[in-house]
Amino acid sequence: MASPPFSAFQQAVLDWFDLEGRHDLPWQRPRTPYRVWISEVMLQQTQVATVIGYFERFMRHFPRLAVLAEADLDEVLALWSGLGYYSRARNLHRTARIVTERHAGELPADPAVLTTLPGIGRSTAGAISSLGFDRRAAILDGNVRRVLARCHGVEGWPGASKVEKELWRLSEELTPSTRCADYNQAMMDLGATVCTRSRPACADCPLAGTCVARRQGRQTELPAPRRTGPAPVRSTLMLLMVDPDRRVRLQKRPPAGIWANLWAFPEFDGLEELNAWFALHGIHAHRLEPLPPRRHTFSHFHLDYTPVIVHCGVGHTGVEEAAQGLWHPLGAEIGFGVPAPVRRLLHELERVI
DNA sequence: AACACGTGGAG
DNA sequence: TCTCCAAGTGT
Repeated sequence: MASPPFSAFQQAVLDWFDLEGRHDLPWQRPRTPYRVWISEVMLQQTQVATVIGYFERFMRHFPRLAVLAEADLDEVLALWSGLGYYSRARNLHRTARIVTERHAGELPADPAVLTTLPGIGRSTAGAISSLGFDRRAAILDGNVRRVLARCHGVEGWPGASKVEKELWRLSEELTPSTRCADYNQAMMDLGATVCTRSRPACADCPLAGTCVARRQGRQTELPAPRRTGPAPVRSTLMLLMVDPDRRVRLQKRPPAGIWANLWAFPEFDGLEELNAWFALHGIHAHRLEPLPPRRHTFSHFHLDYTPVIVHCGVGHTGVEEAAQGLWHPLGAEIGFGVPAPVRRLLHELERVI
């Protein structure tokens, strides 16, 4: 058997992978296109350790694409709660239905076709095509970006289109046609376990000999971080309305914007707005209990929120008309999507009320 | 091009 | 406490 024509770079990466790569991640056994797709989407901007539990739970509920396509969006969002970037869940659901209707229930193998599907961009398409279908396709996730930027001394912030273009060019050029799945997995493993953001383990790196950043002692300077000012702060009041039956008021958030399609507490800018809302709906609120304010940090701003517990009577029909809402019994299973702070507050309420 | 879009961990 | 950012995509 002739040895495939790997470059020294590719050979070093593959040899390292055979010994030190990760071969036992949940989505690698078995490694099917469906499981690769779900895992890749979950892993967007999310670390492996966080994803594992979500992935296994998701697979128990939706073992096949057809099952996911038939599910309600609320079920999908319930299993996504806490993972963040909830448009990923909505797009997963949409894509499952599109694949069912237009692709005979099978994910396409061609990256160009994959990228037409909601939630699948260039890198995820490359991952599905290579890992799921064993095709030659390049990827450029945060790991590959870091390894390539350091190894080849690519200057500049990778968010800049010129830098990104150069990194994609490198990735395409270096991706082998044989053992492409192993190579891509190797590059991600290398970035995740050796060529880490801080304190990279260059002593264990198969590419240390040719790494430009290492030669220049600039491992932690590449890739260049993007400069940002302090994140803006928004503040809000979260109304934790509890009725005599220990049920809590939740309302469905609009289909666009932060926490889209999730269920959350009614929010108000301040006490004035809160009282005006009570008056509007004829709610007699008593025992107003503000809790200490907390901060929830998003990718692009901080949210300082003050939970306010309000005990109220039953039968606020005016509230029902105001927005799509429900009364959630404390302690009951949550069969829909909720933002992380809402989940935390629900558990907190359970103990306090 | 620039920004919206979550969350948790690291330093 | 605060910033950065991790298997990015959509607009």
